[in-house]
Order: sequence, then structure tokens, then C-alpha cells
Amino acid sequence: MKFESATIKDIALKLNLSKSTVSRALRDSYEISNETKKLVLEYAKKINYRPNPIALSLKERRSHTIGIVVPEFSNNFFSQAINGMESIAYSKGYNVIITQSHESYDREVINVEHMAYRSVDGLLISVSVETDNFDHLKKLHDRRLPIVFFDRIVEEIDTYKVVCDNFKGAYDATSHLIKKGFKNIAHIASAEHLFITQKRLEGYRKALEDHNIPIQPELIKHCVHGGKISSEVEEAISSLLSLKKKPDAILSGGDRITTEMLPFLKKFNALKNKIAYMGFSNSDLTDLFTPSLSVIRQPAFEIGQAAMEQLIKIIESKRPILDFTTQTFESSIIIKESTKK
Amino acid sequence: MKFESATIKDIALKLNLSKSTVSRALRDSYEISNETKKLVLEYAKKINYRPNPIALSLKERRSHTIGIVVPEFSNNFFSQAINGMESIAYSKGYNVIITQSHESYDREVINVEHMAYRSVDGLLISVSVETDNFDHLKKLHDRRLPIVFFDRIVEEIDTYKVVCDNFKGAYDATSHLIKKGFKNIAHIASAEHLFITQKRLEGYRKALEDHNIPIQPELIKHCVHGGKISSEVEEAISSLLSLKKKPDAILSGGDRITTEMLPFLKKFNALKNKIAYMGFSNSDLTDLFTPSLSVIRQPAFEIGQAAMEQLIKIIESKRPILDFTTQTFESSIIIKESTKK
DNA sequence: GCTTTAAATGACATCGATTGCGTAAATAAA
DNA sequence: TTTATTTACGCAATCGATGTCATTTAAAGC
Repeated sequence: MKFESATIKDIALKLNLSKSTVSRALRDSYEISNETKKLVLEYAKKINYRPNPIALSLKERRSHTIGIVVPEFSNNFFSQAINGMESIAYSKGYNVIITQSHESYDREVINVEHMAYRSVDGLLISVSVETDNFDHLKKLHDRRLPIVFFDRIVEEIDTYKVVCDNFKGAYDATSHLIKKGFKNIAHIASAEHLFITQKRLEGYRKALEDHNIPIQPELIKHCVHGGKISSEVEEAISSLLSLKKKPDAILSGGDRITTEMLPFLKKFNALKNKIAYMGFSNSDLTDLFTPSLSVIRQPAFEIGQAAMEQLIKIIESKRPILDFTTQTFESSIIIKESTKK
Repeated sequence: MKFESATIKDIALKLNLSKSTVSRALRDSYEISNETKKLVLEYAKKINYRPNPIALSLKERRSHTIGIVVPEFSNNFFSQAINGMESIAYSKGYNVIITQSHESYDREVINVEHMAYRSVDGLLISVSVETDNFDHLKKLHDRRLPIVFFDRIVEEIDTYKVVCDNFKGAYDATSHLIKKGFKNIAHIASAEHLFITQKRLEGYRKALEDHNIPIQPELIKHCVHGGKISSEVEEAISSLLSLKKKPDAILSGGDRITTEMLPFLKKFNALKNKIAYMGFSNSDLTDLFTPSLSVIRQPAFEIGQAAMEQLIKIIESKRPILDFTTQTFESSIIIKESTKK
């Protein structure tokens, strides 16, 4: 079952012209007489001629298409970021194609290569939680495929990056908890090797330090799959709750972890209401929970927009860009009931 | 800024062979001597040669890539369906590219055409809420681009379709409400022209009829944007609540409407706890709401899998398929607190 | 030693579109 | 009328890979 479509050759044959003439007529070249142009244009319209973008990509070595790779659509941060990216891309005449890595390194490599070799003009990516080897991206970067990182950025590749101030987000959230009077604040973080995990962890630590609260390593848990596997979150929580000195508040280090931990904490608190919690989350439903959830919210849409703008800047730049910058957005702390004393 | 990559020509030049020989050596043709093969393979590996898929698409007129168009990623039904589609596609050696229509007809047309002309081998689509003209799809279907519809299907195009039993889902939900003792059951439905809206509405009506409850037209509201615009949901609800004879239960006809109506109803019920509600929803968070939400849940992942399987069947079929079928899945009613009497 | 035959490789067209260059015919200038 | 200049178009190469159809080479057969 194949999909057939009219070509320049069809027009040329029908009108007894050469392919070149038809091509030029369609592109309104000054070399072609008005009558010929009219003939060509009319017939092209009649048979609904559309230039074959595959052929154009092959010839021009660009596709006006931008590839986006995110871990998961179901994470609201990413779907919002994608919406921001699309809004800019469309306004500048680019199409986007989007894939999910499902937090899998292997899938990410396949998706990235598929896109690169399918001639995307550039790549926007937030790496999977499993990714701690960046050769697949370095290789493309070395070959000068324009790449912009957002959110889960890769430090060691020199290009534009767009992030949230993860340090500050975690710092502010932790400070909020401290000010509310919580003393034993636990942190369920994502995979250790991720740059944003480190930054958030730093923010958490620094807030404790600044308020003269000792850091207790047993209160820091990592979810190697970023919360994608429910059981790892359950384990983190149950091990926290089985400590002699239980935490009185929990800070979650990622969207997925936040939503995964809620049922466990809700169940626990239904029995003995004791633990406050908050986390990074861009869900639109956090107000509907009981208690309503205090969150660190990132301007995902704006981050997406900024990343796409930077990428198009690279793509359309005539000369190699040398002074890449990292754009940082502020997250906002939204206080609700889940962190009430 | 361009992305350069090794070609067959590079290998041929370096090894002093012709392009054809190199091509055949790479594809392990019997015509090529082992030494030559070894030489070519080694050098290809050394310079990290990868065949250019654009060139291949041009030549072979297929891309091993499947296009998916959904209204919105943030709707869990769709992100789950996409996951199902990906699982099948990857296992059969296809890649997928995904776009959102954002419930916009214009965007849908652009996305569909972009994909078709970029040589996707087939298309999986659930149409936008705005789409009531299907020419863009008919055109491609007539040109024999394999298309499979899922969820929001297009009746008038003859191909495989995969849906949920929307009639039964709404019928069962309404029956549940009736059995719980509710008498004035309102229905907030999506855009009227959508086939699934009609089916769900029919199910709602039939359940009332079968239980000898008169249908009150003022209890049926339509959201022309499918709940994408918060205000339309608010208006539907406030007009329901301002009726002399207020509804005692509300059935929502779509994921987006369900989540959008929750804050309004929650606020209302906080004042005077009176209205029960449930709706179609594939959200994973419905247990966290207070009251926990009774839902009609669709097997989105399985629907996605089935749709992808059908599509690949069309793509790989040697002869045109004439007897297209519509596959129907059962949804499940999950009863929680929001429909307690 | 000459012919047959198989093995190994190259030349070239193809997919669809663009583009530099060449050229015939028409027009203008000398 | 002759030469110069437009005008309007066609030829052919190109992009990367495949595949058909030669062609070369060498070994085998008589």
C-alpha cells in the first residue's frame, strides 16, 4: 500500500516542458514567461501538486523540522514545555516531531539518532533518568547538529541550556518548611547523577545549613528511576517512616516522585496525621488533593519557549556560535495545606 | 550550521571502489568478495557510517516511521494510548513521530499534511474537537495512505477503527447513579458533532429511559471546546446549578471536562454538600481527590496497541484491504466516594 | 591455445527537486 | 544587414542509496 503524489515530472510531461522550467515556474523565476508560469501554476493546482519534502531535505540538507525528546508526556512539566516549544516553532515556520524516552537510555539513543538521521534541523532534549553517558549527544554535537538542553541538562556539552534555578527552588521550599517549624526534613531525590538532582540536593542542604539544622544522611533518599517505578518511592517512604527519629516533613525532588508519594503519605497521615510534604510539581490538579499540595512550580511553558528560541537562533546563525549561555528561570513556591504545621 | 555525515561515496573514494560495490558490500551481497567486504565494513565502522534515511525514503518510498496525531498529551487517555502504540511499533521495527492538534482544526490539518508529505508509512489519529470536516483525511485516504482512527473516530472514512464502547460506558455510569438513588442526573458532554459525544449521550439517555426517568433537555450541556476552555465548563455548571430543579448528580462526558469541573463542584459542595459526580477519566490521580472520584476508565494502552497493530497490518499488506472492522473495547466503571449518596 | 563460464566489480539510471550553464530564437542596437 | 543583447527554455549534475545491466578478470574445460 503506497502513497502516490504528483511530481514535477508529471507536470513537465503533461505540458511538454522540461523539469527545470516547471521548477522555475513554480518558484516564480524571472527567467520564465508569464504564459508558461500560468500554465504550470494552473496545472499544478489542478493535480494538487505539492513538492516532496523528502526530496527537498535530501537536496537542501534541511527539513524545517525540529526534534524534541522528553522522558514522558504524562509528566506535566514536559507537556507544558512542549507546548511552549511548539508555539515558538510554529510562529517561525518550523514543524516539530516529538518522542518520549520513557526514562530509558536505550530508547533515548534510538530516538535521538532516528531524528538526527531523519534530518531534523535541530534537537531539544531533556535527558532520561538513566542517561549518564552522553556519547550519543556528543557525537551529534561534534557533527554540528544544533542541540539545546532544557531542564535535565548535560553539563559537559557546550551549547545553550535552559533551566530552572533548581538550587533556589529546593532552597526556598526547604526554608519554607523550616520556617513552618519542621525540624526533621527528609528529601526524596531523583537519580544521583542527574545535574538537577544535585542542584536540588544542594539547595536542600544549604537551607538546612543556613538555619543551623544538621544534615542527616539517612533522611536523604534517591529514586534511581526518578519515581517511574512506584515501588522505589514506596521503599523510600517506608524506610523514612521506619526510622527511629521519623521525619516531620518530606520534600520531593521531582514531578513523578511527588505524585507517586502522595497515596502513601495520604494513607499514612490518615492514620496519624503527622507528616508535612511538598514537592516539585507542575500538575494542574494539586489544588484538588486533600490536603491541597504545596509545590515548587516551574515556568515550563516559558522554559520551552526559551529553549526553542535558542535552538532556532543556532540553526539560523550563519557562523558558528561560540559564546553559549545558560538561561535560568525562577520557580515559584506555592504554599497550600500540605505544609501546614 | 549544518550536520555532515559519512556517505557511501566517501567510502568508495577512499577505497577506490565504486558506489555500487560499496553498497553491495554493506548489504552483504553474494556478488562481493570477502576481502572487499571486510575492507568496506571496517572502514564504514571506522568513520561511523550510517545510511541516510532521507535518501532511503526517497528511493524506497517508505520510511518505517508512523505518524500519530492526538489532541493533547496532557490528557492521560492520549498519553497512555501513545505508550501502547509505541510499544507495538518499536517491537515491529517502526519509529513513531507524534504531534498534538491542541484541539485545533487548522493545526490538525497542518500536522497531518506535514506527516503525510514527510513520508510516514501510516497515520494514527484521534481528531480534534473542532474537526467536523474530514477532507484533509479523506484526501490522504483516497491516495491510499494507511490510516487508523482511534477514540475520536471518523465514521465516514472506511478503514480500521478502534474505540471504547462509549454507549455502554455512559450507560453503565448513568445506571450506577440511578441505582444509587439519584434522580436528576445532568450530563456535561463534549462537542455535539463528535461521534463519541453522540454515543455517550445515547448511553446516558438510554439508561434514563430504561429506568423510566424522563430526559430533561436542560440537564444536558455541551462544551464546544471539549473542556479545553475552563470558562465553558464553569458556565455549564453554573447554569446547571441555577436551575430551579437542580441536578443531584453530574456525569461528565470527557477527560478534560472531568478535571475542569472538579474545582467548581468541590467549591460548591464545600458549602452545601449535595451533588454527586463522576466522569470519563484516565487520570492516575483520581484516588487522591477528596472525595475520591468515581470514573469511567478506558483501556487506553490496549486501545493504542490495537490501533497500531491494525495500522501495521494495512501497511504491510500486499493487497488492498477491503473488509475493515471496528474494534471495540470495554471501559470499566470504578466506583469511589464522589458518587456516594 | 582458444573458448566457456563464473566471480567480482563498475557505469548508469532512478527517486524528486534545484540550479549552473549553455543555447536557440527574438529583439535591439550599431 | 550585422552584431550584441535579451528572453525563455533545456541539459545535466547534484543530494545518498539501490539495483539493473554491462564489463573485466581469471580460472576451467576441451
